[in-house]
Amino acid sequence: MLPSSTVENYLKAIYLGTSQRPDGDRLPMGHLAAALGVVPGTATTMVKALAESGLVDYEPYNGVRLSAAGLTLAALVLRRHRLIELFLVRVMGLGWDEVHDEAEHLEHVMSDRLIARMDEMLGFPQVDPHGDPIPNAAGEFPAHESTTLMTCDTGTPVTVTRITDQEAGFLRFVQQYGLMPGHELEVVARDEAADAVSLSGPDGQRLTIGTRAASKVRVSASQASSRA
Amino acid sequence: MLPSSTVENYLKAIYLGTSQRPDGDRLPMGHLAAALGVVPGTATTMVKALAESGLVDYEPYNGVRLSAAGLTLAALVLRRHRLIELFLVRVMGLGWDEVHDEAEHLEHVMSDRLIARMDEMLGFPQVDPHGDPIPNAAGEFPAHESTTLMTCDTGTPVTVTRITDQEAGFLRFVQQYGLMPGHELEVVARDEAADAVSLSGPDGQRLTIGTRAASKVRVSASQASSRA
DNA sequence: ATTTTGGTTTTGACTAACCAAAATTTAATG
DNA sequence: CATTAAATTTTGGTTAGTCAAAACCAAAAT
Ligand SMILES: [Mn+2]
Ligand SMILES: [Mn+2]
Ligand SMILES: [Mn+2]
Ligand SMILES: [Mn+2]
Repeated sequence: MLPSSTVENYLKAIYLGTSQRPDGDRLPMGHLAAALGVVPGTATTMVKALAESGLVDYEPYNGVRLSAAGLTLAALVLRRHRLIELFLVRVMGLGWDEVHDEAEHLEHVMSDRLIARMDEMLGFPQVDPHGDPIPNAAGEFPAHESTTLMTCDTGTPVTVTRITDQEAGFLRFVQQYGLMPGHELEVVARDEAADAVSLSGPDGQRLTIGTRAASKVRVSASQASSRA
Repeated sequence: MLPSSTVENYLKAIYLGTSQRPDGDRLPMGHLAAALGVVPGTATTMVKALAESGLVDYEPYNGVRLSAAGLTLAALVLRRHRLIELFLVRVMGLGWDEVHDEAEHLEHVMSDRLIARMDEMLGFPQVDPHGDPIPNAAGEFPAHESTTLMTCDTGTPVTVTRITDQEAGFLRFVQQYGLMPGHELEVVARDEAADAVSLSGPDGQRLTIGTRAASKVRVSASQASSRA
C-alpha cells in the first residue's frame, strides 16, 4: 500500500536531516523529533516501524538513515514538493517566501498525472525557486556540487545557486538584499572574531551578514560569461 | 480547531445526499454510509459526534441533515472542490472527466490564499466544468433553478446547464454526444414504457437515452438570443 | 571507577476513524 | 395483532499516530 503522509514526512525529514551532517552519519532521534515537531519517544516508535518495512536503517541509541528504498521515496516526495513550489511561484504568482508551507501539504495529495503536467508546463525545470534540485520521476537526485558563502574563495565572483532555509523571514531578507539564486556577488572578507562575512554585489554594494546566515547561501564559481 | 478531512467529507456527503431528496427530508444513515464507503455503524457513530459539535441535526432511526453551521462548512468545501476542478480544466488542461478525483483530495489542503488566487485567475466564475454552482467565500450558495431532461417542456429549445454525475464514463458519454453545459437541444418525446427520452441537437441530430441518464442532465429554457 | 548528565527507549494511555457482528427499533406483511 | 424484514444502533475490537513520564543507556566528568 502507498505511504501515509506521516511516513512521507518522516522520510523527507530523515533525508534532509542526514544530508546536512558528516557523510554516512546517522540522524539522532532527537533531531528528527525536533524537525517533525513530535516528542522523541514518538519518533523512536515510528522509526522502528519504518525499519520494519525496510525504508530505513535504524541503530538504537545511534540514529537513523534511509535505505535505498526509503531514499527513492523521499526523493519522490521532494520532487513533488519542489515542482509544486515552482508552480506556485511561476504559474500562480505567489511569493517565494510563502510557497513552502503550501507545498508541505500539497506534496501528499497530488497525483502523478498532475505532477507530470506541472513538470511539462514548467519546461522540465532542474531547480525550485530556492535553488533546491528537483529529483527526476525515477527518484534520482541530479548531481549538484557547490559551496556556501562560508567556504567559497574570497575575491572571486560567485553566483548564488541555492538558499537552504525555507523560513519566510529569512527568504524575505535574502530577497531584499539581492542574494537570490542567479545573482552574482563576491566575498570580500571573513572575520572570525566578529562572526561576520562581508559581501559586495555586482553593483559594488557592500553588505555584512553573520556566519549563520552566510552558511545558508550556497554559491558556485561564476561562469566567465559576460566579462570576457 | 479546524475540521479534519473526514469531517469535511461527511458534511459534503450529507449536503449532496439531502439535496437530491424531498425538501426538509433527512438523509438515512445507510445512504450516507454508502456514499462515503463505510459501514453504517461507522456513519452513525460519526454523525453522533458531528451532532455533538453542532454541525448536524440528527434524529435516531430517521436520518441526518446539516445545521446552519454545517451548511456553511459544506459550502466552503464545495467551493474549494469546484474552483479546483475548473482550475484543473482551464489552467492545467485536464479533461472534465478526470478532475473530480483530484479535487476530492486537493479540496482538503488548499489554503484560503490559494483558493482566492485561483478564483481571481479564473475571473470569479459562477459554475464549475460540470455546471455545478460555486458558493461564494462566505459559504453562501448562488441561486440556481433548473429542471432536468425528464421534467422540462418538450418541443422547446433548452440549454444544458449542469451534469449531476461526476462518474468519468458518464462524463465521456455526455461529451461525445454534445450534451455538455452550454449546448442547446430539445426533448422530442418521452416514452414511459420504453423508459427512454428522445432528443434532437441544434444540428437536427437524433439521440435516445434512458431516463436514468436523462435525469442527470439539467437544463433551462434557452435564451431567445440567436434565432430572433 | 564512580557519578552525573543528556539523550533515548519503554510503558501506559489517549484520540480519530474504522469494521464485524450482535442487539435493537421501525416498518411492512400476513 | 403478531410476525418478519430491513435498516439502524451498540458493543467490542483494531490500527495509526501521538504524548507524558518513567526507565534506561552511554559518554563525559569528576
Ligand atoms: Mn509534508
Ligand atoms: Mn524549496
Ligand atoms: Mn474529499
Ligand atoms: Mn464538479
